[in-house]
Amino acid sequence: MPQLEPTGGDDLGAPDELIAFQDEGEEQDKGAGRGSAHGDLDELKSSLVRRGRPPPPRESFQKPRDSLAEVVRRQQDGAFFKGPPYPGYPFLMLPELGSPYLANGALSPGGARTGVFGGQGLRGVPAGQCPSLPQYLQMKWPLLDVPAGATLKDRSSPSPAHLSNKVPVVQHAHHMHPLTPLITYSSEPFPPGSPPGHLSPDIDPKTGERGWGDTWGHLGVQGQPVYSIPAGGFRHPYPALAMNASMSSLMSSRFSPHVVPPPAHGLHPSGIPHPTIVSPIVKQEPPQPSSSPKEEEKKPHIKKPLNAFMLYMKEMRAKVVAECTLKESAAINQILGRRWHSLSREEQAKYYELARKERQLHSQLYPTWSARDNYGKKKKRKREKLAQQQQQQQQQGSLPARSKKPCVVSFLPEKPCPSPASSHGSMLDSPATPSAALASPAAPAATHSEQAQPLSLTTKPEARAQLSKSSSSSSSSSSSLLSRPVPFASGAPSALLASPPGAMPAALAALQTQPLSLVTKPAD
DNA sequence: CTTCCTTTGAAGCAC
DNA sequence: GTGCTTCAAAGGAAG
Repeated sequence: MPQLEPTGGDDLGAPDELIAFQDEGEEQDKGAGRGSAHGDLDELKSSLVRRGRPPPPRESFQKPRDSLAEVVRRQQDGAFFKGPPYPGYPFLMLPELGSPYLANGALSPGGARTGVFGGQGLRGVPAGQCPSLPQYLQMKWPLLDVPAGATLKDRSSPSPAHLSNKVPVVQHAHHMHPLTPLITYSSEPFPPGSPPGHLSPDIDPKTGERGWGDTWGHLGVQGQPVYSIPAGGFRHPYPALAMNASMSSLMSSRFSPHVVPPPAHGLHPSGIPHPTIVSPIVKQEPPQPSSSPKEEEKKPHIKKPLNAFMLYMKEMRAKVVAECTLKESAAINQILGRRWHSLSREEQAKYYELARKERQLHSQLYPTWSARDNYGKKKKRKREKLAQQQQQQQQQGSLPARSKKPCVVSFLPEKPCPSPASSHGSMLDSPATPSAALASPAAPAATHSEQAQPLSLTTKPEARAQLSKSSSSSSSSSSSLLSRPVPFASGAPSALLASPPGAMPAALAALQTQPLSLVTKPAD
């Protein structure tokens, strides 16, 4: 497998990820991943219908969050906010961007939506807060803004569409990557070693050297994006989201005082706010009713930095959601997974780079943190129990039945993937070389195999793990057997049909018992 | 209320 | 080194 990634050494992605990269010569539609998802969505929606869950009415997206919208509107009208309280303050700190790492619920403008650790936050957001379709446009605007009525808390919304129609949106500096608005971390609580807010952000209180400023400097203050999020700002994991100075003129008059904690102390000379700038403001917030001494003593849950795909999902999810009424994350993720594979190498590289920076910054902020720390934070699944059941059933000569939900059978698309994947004729026609075919994204390949094989079966992770064992997959991830961009694998499903086993067509039911046969490779 | 689903990738752990 | 597991986001569904 040729290593297509030339940026030596940087963990831009796992080597096997490169398999998915588009062949250089295969021009991807720039709309890859951004194009219409109608093909996928139609399939998924129809599958959902078959599952007996009609998609929510479109009107749900149009329901405004009245109070918030009103606040924002009034702010924009100057009722609440007359100009930048801190001239030149170039950052947008979205308080409710809820840090997965620190998840400081106190920042939430809405109060106690999430409590101290607001992490999983969106669950409380009613469907009506979903922006309407026009709000999700091309994400070429890294500028974040306070949208009228929509998305102060819509952390997932990827698009500058968040930018209110009322608010002029200025495209970021031309050569700034759309995925690279500056972002900073909150410091509440800030890890040891981080300079307190009263200190110069440039000086590390411990070493006397440039502290975070140096960090930011080397990360990107000097022309290189410091810390990036996808354009338009999917909710950033860190509580404070800063935008670089190029946005300041736009942001300055649009910030809500609730949204933008005024820097009690100066800005970093670079224009990047020290994370602790947020802290005093945060401390001035009304005490969270949920914050008990116990919770305060709790060690903050520092979440894992998002990987490239997660970043991509956060950026694109809202767009997919907006393109149809489909909101079920599982289905959306399937679409996004397929889109991900259909992205060009360059487009994926954006996210790998973004993820790399995220990890880098995360490691700098939390040098002692380890992913291990979060092990067990989520409820441990009863995999052992399931595995035992599977083994028992396997011994009985059949695949394990889903313990809880019906099997998810993925129909391969009757039509190619929308947008980027739909322009993959070259793959089907004549891949220049086998390696070129291997280098192609999975979606085209999947489409290829889809045409040859009408059905694929998506099994539960446990089952996939079993498949992985028996198939000697080169992937390091057990979950990737069927979904990895192995060009000849069945690829990501385009439609999801989860039927009760009893309602499943006999052919599908039969397929369930033949999992490996569904992941096939063409004869060499 | 909790867990699952579903995706990919990173990291940790066991062997 | 390999392979498996867990977690990261998301929100509806199911238990």
